[in-house]
Amino acid sequence: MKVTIYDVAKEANVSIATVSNVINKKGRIGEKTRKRVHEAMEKLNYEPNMLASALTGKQTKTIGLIIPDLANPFFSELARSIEDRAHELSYNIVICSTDYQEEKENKYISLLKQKRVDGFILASGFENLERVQELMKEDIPVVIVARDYPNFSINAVALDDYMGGYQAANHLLQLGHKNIGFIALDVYSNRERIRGFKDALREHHIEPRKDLHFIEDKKQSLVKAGNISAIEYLESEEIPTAVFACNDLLAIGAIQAIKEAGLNVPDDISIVGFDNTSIATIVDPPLTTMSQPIQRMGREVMDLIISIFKGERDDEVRITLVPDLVKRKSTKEV
Amino acid sequence: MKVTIYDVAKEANVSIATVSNVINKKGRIGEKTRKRVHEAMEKLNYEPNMLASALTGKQTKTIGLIIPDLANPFFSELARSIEDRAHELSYNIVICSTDYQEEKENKYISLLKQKRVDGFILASGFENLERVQELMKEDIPVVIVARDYPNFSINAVALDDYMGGYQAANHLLQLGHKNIGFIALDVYSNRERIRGFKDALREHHIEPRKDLHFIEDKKQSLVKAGNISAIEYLESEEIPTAVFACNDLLAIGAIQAIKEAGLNVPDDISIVGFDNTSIATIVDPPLTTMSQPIQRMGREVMDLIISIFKGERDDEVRITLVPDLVKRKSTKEV
DNA sequence: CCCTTTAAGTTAAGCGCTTTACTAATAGGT
DNA sequence: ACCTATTAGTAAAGCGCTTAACTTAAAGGG
Repeated sequence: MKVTIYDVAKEANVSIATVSNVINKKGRIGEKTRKRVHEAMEKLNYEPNMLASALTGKQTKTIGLIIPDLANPFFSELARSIEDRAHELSYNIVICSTDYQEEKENKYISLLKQKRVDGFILASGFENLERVQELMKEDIPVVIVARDYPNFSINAVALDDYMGGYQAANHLLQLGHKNIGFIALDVYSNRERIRGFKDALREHHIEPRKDLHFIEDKKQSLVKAGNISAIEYLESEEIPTAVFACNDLLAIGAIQAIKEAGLNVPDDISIVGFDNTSIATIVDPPLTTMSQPIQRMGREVMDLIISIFKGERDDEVRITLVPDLVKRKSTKEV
Repeated sequence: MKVTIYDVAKEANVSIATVSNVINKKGRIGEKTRKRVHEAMEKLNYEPNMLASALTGKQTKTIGLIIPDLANPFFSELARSIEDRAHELSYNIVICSTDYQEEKENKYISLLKQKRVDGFILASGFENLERVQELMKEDIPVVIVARDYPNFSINAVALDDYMGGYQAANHLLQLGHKNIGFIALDVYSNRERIRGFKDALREHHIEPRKDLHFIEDKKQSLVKAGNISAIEYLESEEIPTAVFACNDLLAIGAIQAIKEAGLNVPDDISIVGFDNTSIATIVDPPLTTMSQPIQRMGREVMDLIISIFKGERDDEVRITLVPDLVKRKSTKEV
């Protein structure tokens, strides 16, 4: 059978309370006793049962991370950076991919609640905030990452998506582009990016194209979606000279479509992406893209949730990071 | 306070045992009582505490997944496919990235043992099997995926790496290449692939190049590693006409180096990769690569570990899947 | 009509810890 | 020598559940 605290106590000739205290460095314990207990633990190869200890009110040292899709490089890189910080702080991460499906969001949240995770990091769509509000009402720490909910009081590490879109557009405008398309999903962050994008155009007295629209279908692969959207542009009356894609995967799909149509990126059409995942450097041409500080976000969001655990936060915190334009080879003056 | 089984019992006017039995569909319970209990749970918004239930000997419904690096597309895609199957079976996955560091492997395993995960899925290096044997000795279910340990009795869903290397080499040989380099990490799977690779060459009476070696440094990015290795070949006496890279990331690094040297893939040098991750279709040229059946592996490994939970396995099972050559545009006859 | 079954629950112990309140023993002060 | 502090440790309750053993009441059998 598994060795328990009782076995250790017996071996060391002390009470279980003393063993517990030694483990948790609490209470008053003599040097000799401490040593005896440690030896006993060593000898028996004792591993404390965290379930039992969590049952008495201590943390489970586990955090739920809910994201749309682990196979998407942006999220796997974000998850990795969160995991790294979590590891430093002795937490584990349980990762759940929702595919933007509310049903999965709900099921995962409920499952993780039953497992008494210490808190949630949400990076999923969650267009519907009901679930999130429920968590908050139950005093379960929640932090949002890579997504913001203005007008809603919640802890978040967000990216200034509006600014990102604005900058992307500006870059293109400075290169002299006037006929610019966009490719975006119908999710909050993308809508914000496009808002910034359009505002930038208008500041330059350019009316956004009329055929612009958001991609509704969230079940297809993003590369495919980008591909299809680009084809629409290629078949339109006036082919744009530049396209702003709201993430790198969409951008890549677009590049493929353009190449297949016998055109060249950036000579015929410039592309700017968003995220700056590792694949941005891998495609040909290397993608000019808005860089999200993924490492930084992972770290900040972990530190934020930890500070909530510690009760160091009385009011909500909203950390907004600013994306950066990374110029590579997919854009060019017109 | 959190609502417990006692609250439900009181509300429904039954004993906690009855509530427990209703939840677990055990014992004999009248239709009316069952309904009353359900209503009470509904009304109070009851969520069973899995910690408590696990403490009594039931499963935690949580599985530890240990991989080298979540940011590597092969592993994030594998993790995703495992997660999907796990979700169907109502399990959660806690993911740990080890970077091939034994220290992290050990720390993660120990942490997860304390959390009493139901079992481990290992996809990490684990050159040192000590830890794994310990787990097995303690009767904790362990399954290996994407890695095999011949001469060691363990449950595994493996890829026939030898065959993969053999096929990759054969493809190149059939295209007429004679001077072929390879790029590989010093990990078991890669060594096997190279063994197959070399055997294929020898069957064609071609002696492998003398400057072939494995990459030792596991801390740099794989793309970078592939890049460096390729440069070595480019600067060698006889530049190879083809290179076999043991994973897609290495292949991509090699392609970049070749392009930067002003040469063309596949005209000057053919490249074949390994894994067939989603990025293989994204690079330019699209990568010819050995395809690992990632979806299949994820599913098989989950089903395998579940069958172990159920005690359906008396002896160990080793499922070996065979990789497939996917021809794209990065190889060409010499 | 009495005894055995069967159905429908209940009681209470136990899972492995944490923690509060308590005890015992020694040291310190005068 | 007597009382108070202080130190080192213990006993026992409780966390929220499962489950084996038991109870009670109604039904069935002869």
